[in-house]
Amino acid sequence: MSQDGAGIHLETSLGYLLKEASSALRTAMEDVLRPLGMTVTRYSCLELLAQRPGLSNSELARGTFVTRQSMNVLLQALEREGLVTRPPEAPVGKVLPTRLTPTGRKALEKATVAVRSVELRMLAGLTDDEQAQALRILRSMVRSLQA
Amino acid sequence: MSQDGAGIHLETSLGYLLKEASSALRTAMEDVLRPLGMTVTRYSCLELLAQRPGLSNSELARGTFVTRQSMNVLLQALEREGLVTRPPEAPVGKVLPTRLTPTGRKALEKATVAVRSVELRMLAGLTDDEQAQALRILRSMVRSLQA
DNA sequence: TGACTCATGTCAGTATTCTGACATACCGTG
DNA sequence: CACGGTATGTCAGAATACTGACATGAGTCA
Repeated sequence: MSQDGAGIHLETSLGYLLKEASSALRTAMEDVLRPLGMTVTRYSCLELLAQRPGLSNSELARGTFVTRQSMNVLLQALEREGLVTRPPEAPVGKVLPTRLTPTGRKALEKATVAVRSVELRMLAGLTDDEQAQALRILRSMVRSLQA
Repeated sequence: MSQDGAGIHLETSLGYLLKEASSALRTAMEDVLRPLGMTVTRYSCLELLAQRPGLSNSELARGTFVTRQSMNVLLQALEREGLVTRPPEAPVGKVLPTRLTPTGRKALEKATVAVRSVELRMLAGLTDDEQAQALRILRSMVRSLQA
């Protein structure tokens, strides 16, 4: 079972568990978003846009942890479907500020409810203190990794 | 900055932070594995195989959080390159037990060193207590999500 | 035994994301 | 002002992962 030595202990590896938790969260989100005709990436983009209107393609990409090329094709699709709008010309530089349309806001609302239910389920067994701890610890990990 | 109401607070959302941490970890792993001609998925597969020899395609898929179809093409590649072996015929049922070859073990060793350095960096700012806490909390999240 | 359910390995096609590349616009320093 | 460095939007092609589908083998139950 626990043959020590060279490998990395999967059972006690924070990295492995991080991946597992992230994967479980993504799957759970997909499950609740699918009936709404929404995907995780699209939702992430819309939610980000709702909180910070006018974000550019590159900024959205960084906020959703994909490349700006991927975000670009996503935005083109969202634009075609009328969920977001971008001005035909950049007001300044090359940056195109993106905004939600009423349709996009509508779609996001339903998705947010679904996602919130998932997040609540995820946090069900945790006290407020533990949640705060988790926040602090995860932030520390991100900081260390990016350094 | 903090326009409350409909959305999910990104700054304080454990879900978002989980994704961010997982993404940062993956990027950091890719960075150290690339010089070795290794990818994260391949490493995960080999590491799993080192700890639990004889795992089947489907079991490896579950352990690395991909579909069994994806794992299958990965295994075929690893087999072609001589890093793993599978018997031509299933000893029992359809399950093909997979094993590392000496070449595979060799490749894994270097990768493990690299990955361990990343994991150590990630945990740099955390006490042992905090690491144990994180483990406990993440496990709770996974359990709640899968329920 | 036979029927049913479930899990597995695998093929094929699709979808998504990435890497590479290019032109362009800002911004600092000399 | 000129210029190198950096960031952006976008196109194209490659890599990767996924969904759908099928045949097969194991286990269960009547």
